[in-house]
Amino acid sequence: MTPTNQERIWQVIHAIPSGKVSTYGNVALMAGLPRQARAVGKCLSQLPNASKIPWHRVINAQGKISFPADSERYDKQKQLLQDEGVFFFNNKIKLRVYLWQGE
DNA sequence: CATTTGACTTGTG
DNA sequence: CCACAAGCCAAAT
Repeated sequence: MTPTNQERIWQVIHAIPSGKVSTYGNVALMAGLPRQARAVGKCLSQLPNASKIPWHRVINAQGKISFPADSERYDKQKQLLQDEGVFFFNNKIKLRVYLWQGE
């Protein structure tokens, strides 16, 4: 079959282990789509509510959530991450510790 | 087909 | 650390 970019992205995100995170750019790269960080974001924006994709494990390159810190989505993602053992330090994630770049 | 948009990234000051 | 600009590229309008 002909896997769409979106499917590759899903697969990569799905491969992110619990307790780890990855950046949009990194996901794009691992999906074989260099410089398509935005496309990754767009995909996630279209994900249904009940999607099984661990979208919360995808953050931006600054180690922060790509939502305004006062939005609902922000809190939601932060909560999910903390539930998996990813803790925040001053609203930022330590990529040094949690960034997942493959096995 | 031209323009805008966006859950991005990196560099500069 | 924060603000702004430029780069980048697919999908939507």
